[in-house]
Amino acid sequence: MDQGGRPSPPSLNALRAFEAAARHGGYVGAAKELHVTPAAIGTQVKGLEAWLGRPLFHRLANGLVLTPEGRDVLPSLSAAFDALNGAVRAMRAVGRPRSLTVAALPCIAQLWLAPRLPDLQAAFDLDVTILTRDEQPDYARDLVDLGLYVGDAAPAGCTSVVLARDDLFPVCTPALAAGLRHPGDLAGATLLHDSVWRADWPRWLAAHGAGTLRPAREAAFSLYSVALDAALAGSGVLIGHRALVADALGGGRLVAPFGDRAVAGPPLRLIVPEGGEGMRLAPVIRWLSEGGEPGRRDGPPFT
Amino acid sequence: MDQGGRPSPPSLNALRAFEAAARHGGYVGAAKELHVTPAAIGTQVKGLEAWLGRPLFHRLANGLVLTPEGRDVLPSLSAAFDALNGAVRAMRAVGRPRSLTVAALPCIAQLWLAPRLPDLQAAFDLDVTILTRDEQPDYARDLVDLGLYVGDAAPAGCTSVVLARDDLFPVCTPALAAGLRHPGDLAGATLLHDSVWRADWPRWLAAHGAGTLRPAREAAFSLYSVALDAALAGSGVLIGHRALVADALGGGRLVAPFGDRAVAGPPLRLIVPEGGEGMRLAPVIRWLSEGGEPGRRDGPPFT
DNA sequence: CTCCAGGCCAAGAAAATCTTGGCCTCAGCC
DNA sequence: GGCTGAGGCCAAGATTTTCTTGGCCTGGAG
Repeated sequence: MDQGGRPSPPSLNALRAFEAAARHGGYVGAAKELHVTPAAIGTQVKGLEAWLGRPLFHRLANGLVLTPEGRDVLPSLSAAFDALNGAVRAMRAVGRPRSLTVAALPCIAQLWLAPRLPDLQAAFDLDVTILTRDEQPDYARDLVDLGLYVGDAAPAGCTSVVLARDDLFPVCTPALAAGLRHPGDLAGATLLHDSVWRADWPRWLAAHGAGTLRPAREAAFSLYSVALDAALAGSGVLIGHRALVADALGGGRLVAPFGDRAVAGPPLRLIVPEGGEGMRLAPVIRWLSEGGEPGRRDGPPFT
Repeated sequence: MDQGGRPSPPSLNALRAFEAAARHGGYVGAAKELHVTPAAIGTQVKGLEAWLGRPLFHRLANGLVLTPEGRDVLPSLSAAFDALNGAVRAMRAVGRPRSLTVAALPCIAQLWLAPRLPDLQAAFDLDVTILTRDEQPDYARDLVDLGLYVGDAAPAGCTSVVLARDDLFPVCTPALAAGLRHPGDLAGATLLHDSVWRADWPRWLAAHGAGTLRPAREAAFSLYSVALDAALAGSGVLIGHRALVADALGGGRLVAPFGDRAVAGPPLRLIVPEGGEGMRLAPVIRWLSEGGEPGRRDGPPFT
């Protein structure tokens, strides 16, 4: 007969933390998703378990496993948070009808998207937000409209459009190129590459009969655009991604010393979350997939 | 090209505050629902509007009206929170499979439910939580399994079972009853009533030809059970609710001086939220609707 | 055998949230 | 016309929730 003792519901944040932890199978993944530390997730989950009166996870040495109770509860909880996410997404679309958020690899953002940005904004009157992230976002949960990544397939729950092949081939200044006739000549050169793409050079060399070549020097850059700057400055030979060095090649500032001897890499893809606002964004997607040329509008982009 | 500037989603609490405010058409109602002050709701809504970049409510002098944006957004948001609520409810059921939470008018809790509670708990091995509240809870949102209120109908979204008629008729100690032959004799008595049911006496008097009667004295009690105690002590004549004075009548401690001259009031109803755990609770509901006699089990109450 | 990933905990810091109390505006009503 | 009450707004400060830090513990992999 407790007068005021209402059974207060658990905090929404605790529910969200548990849901994320269960989905990721651990606190670390959940923490990353929610942009907090694993300990914070742990605290929240513990609080929820206290509210419930029984554990939701079995704590094993190497991670977490849902208890039967947790397994029973998870689906409806996940569905609810998906619905909530959808509502928030719709809300943002209502609030900023002319905004577009694109997630992309830093180098793609800088070297492929940035040059096209003015035309894109002009063509559609958009406020574009660019998120540069090394990993693809979770399109179902993050407030991201489109992704721009290289890969052989779209992540689950997304469709994709191939925007450009992304062949690999060496590029350098014309001056350096003069001394490069055969792949073997690279042994005397400085090879430039992006540190997250350290496999690029070995792949190309192996494909062109120089798998055992040990270059005179190497230089790794954590940002591809810095590596590109180095190549432009004549510091060495960069393993070029076609989509990213096209500009420099077109202007003649860089050349491909070995011509069309390329190896194919995963293409540059425009990632489109399914079930999202595909409708609203269709003209933008078309524009991008047609190469980003301005002034190609069939009608008003938004209705 | 903002590196870390992710478009952080709005806080879950802000979303909930807005949803409640929109549903109630004002901060006051929402504040009551969420057990905070209206100012807190206002702050949250303002924060959400700031995140959105546009207002969700038109502020009128006498209240709030949703803007078109707000109206667009509300349905999906409400649906999401309904889903979340359902998940929480399911969670609690998983965590405490033998618990039952009943909301009831204080007087009903005390005078009708409390006497039956031991048998109920014994019959079903339940942990019963009783919430005494003057107003019916929001069954869709509060963590309440059943309600016990008088009324002519179940609230929206609920079904109900009539547990007992709730006729009104005067009751008093046998000693006092000796002086009461006709309704008119009440003019010389002290009339007892519950302050939230101040209409009871006038209704009965009007129905029995004493509409203009002005009693010698009146006494109002904020708790019906206290009024009942007063009647038991011989302080006056209580306007009795059949469901609540049955015990005292049965024991002979009170009598009905005018016999079966009663007026019908809204019956006592057991409120059962739809779509909830009707299944799980079916045996309990049957037991209660059969008058709360113990030992009438067809099978295990929970599966 | 050592290292590492991943979880746990406690203490303190930071942030979100709530309350208070005063102000303003309007509608309804003397 | 002036009063009154409902309902919203705001700022300041208190409170509660949530997060981080840093150290500890465990079991599996190299």
